[in-house]
Amino acid sequence: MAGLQPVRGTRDILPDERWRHRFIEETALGVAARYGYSEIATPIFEFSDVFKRTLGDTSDIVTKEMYTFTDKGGDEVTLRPEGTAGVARMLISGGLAQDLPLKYFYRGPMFRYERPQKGRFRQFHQTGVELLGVAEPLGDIEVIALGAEILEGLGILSKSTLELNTLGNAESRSAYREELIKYFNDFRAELSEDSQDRLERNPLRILDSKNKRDREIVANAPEFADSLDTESTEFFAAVTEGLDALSISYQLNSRLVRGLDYYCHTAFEFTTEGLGAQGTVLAGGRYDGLVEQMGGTATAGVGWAAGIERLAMLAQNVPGVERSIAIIPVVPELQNKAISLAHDLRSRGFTIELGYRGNMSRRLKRANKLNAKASIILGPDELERGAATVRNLDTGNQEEVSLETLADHLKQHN
RNA sequence: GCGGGUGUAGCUCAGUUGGUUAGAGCACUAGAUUGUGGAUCUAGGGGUCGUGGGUUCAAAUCCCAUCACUCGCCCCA
Repeated sequence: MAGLQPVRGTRDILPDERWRHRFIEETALGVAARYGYSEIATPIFEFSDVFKRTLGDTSDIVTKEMYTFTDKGGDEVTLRPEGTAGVARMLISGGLAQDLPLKYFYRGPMFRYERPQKGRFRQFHQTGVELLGVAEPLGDIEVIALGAEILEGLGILSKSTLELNTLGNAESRSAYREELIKYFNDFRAELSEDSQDRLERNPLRILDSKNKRDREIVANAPEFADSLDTESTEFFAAVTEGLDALSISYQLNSRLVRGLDYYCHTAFEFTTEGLGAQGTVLAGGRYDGLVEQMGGTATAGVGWAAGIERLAMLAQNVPGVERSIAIIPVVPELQNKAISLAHDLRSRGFTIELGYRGNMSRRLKRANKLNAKASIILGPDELERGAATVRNLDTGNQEEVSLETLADHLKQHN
């Protein structure tokens, strides 16, 4: 392990894993496309202000997890720790607000300076969707349904729980905040150090503390529902009714909160047991205040992000890679015959492997290791008859096939 | 950033109270098989025992530090 090693928290993604990732991305993209979402890509780094302004000065992501540096031109830039901020920035800088509503899908690497752990890396990959310009509960419902359908496609939905909560509108939230501060102040000394800190910065976050004593105190804390005004209550009711109509089951969790100010109304997380401490697999919510906070005109937004590495650890039904057909020249003189046959078959859509060296035995051995489904044995004898031997590597059966009908034969038999 | 566990071959691991040239299985390479793979047999390559320092006549083994991985806290996807 000495010498060269990847930077802590980063990893090489080898073919098997990349294949899984790709399946996940393609599944997500496919479902999103059917909902009318289009793929976009924003830069992997932005001016640091983009994240500082959107994520807030109080969040851990901004205060201690960002990869920030000054570039050669003296600009302070940051490797993106999440996807939504960049999309909001794009909406503003690209003048896209005229075309609302907009439906975007994205995927790509994110960076956070955290302590690596199971399902947690410093460079990791997310896929996500953002629905911009839809203030109606229908947007929340659509986005959740979209997420659920992707998880279903990956065979994960049945192993996960949709947790759902509302953070209400701004008025309700600040009213609740007051209630919480009032309540927790009486227990200030008993709260964990972290939660005492949270009481100043972000009292909502105390609600999802894992500290035992905190939890006891939280158990009797005021309920958000009691602070919600009529608008907020009705909005949430519409969301849950929509989910009911779609038979998407969920669990109300009044302790599910979001740290950031611009979040409002619906907050949701699909969680699972299979990932240790990192149980959240797809999470999001409504962020109507975000674009305005960044300096654009007020724009409703709702979306989610999912961790690809986490999905990859859980995905059940990843298909196998396509199996190839190996072309094996029996004698060196037939090398060129082999490469032109390979070229021809590849152009017809077949996946062809050419052993690069060795006698027939070696090449068959290699074909077997590559999990090829068949081999085409090109020998002088058959070639005189304008044919080649096709050997099925699963059954060991082989037959002579004329070169003219070779492609058809392969199509039929594989 | 804080706590616990673990680092011996590409992988999974063994290595007895410190004691000669550090082992196995799998994998890899070659041969048995100059037109037939998966099985078997034979041979071979591959290790500064994570790294650095210390104790000792002698360290994979004991001590310290450090790095990495891992499980929690935290944070979240």
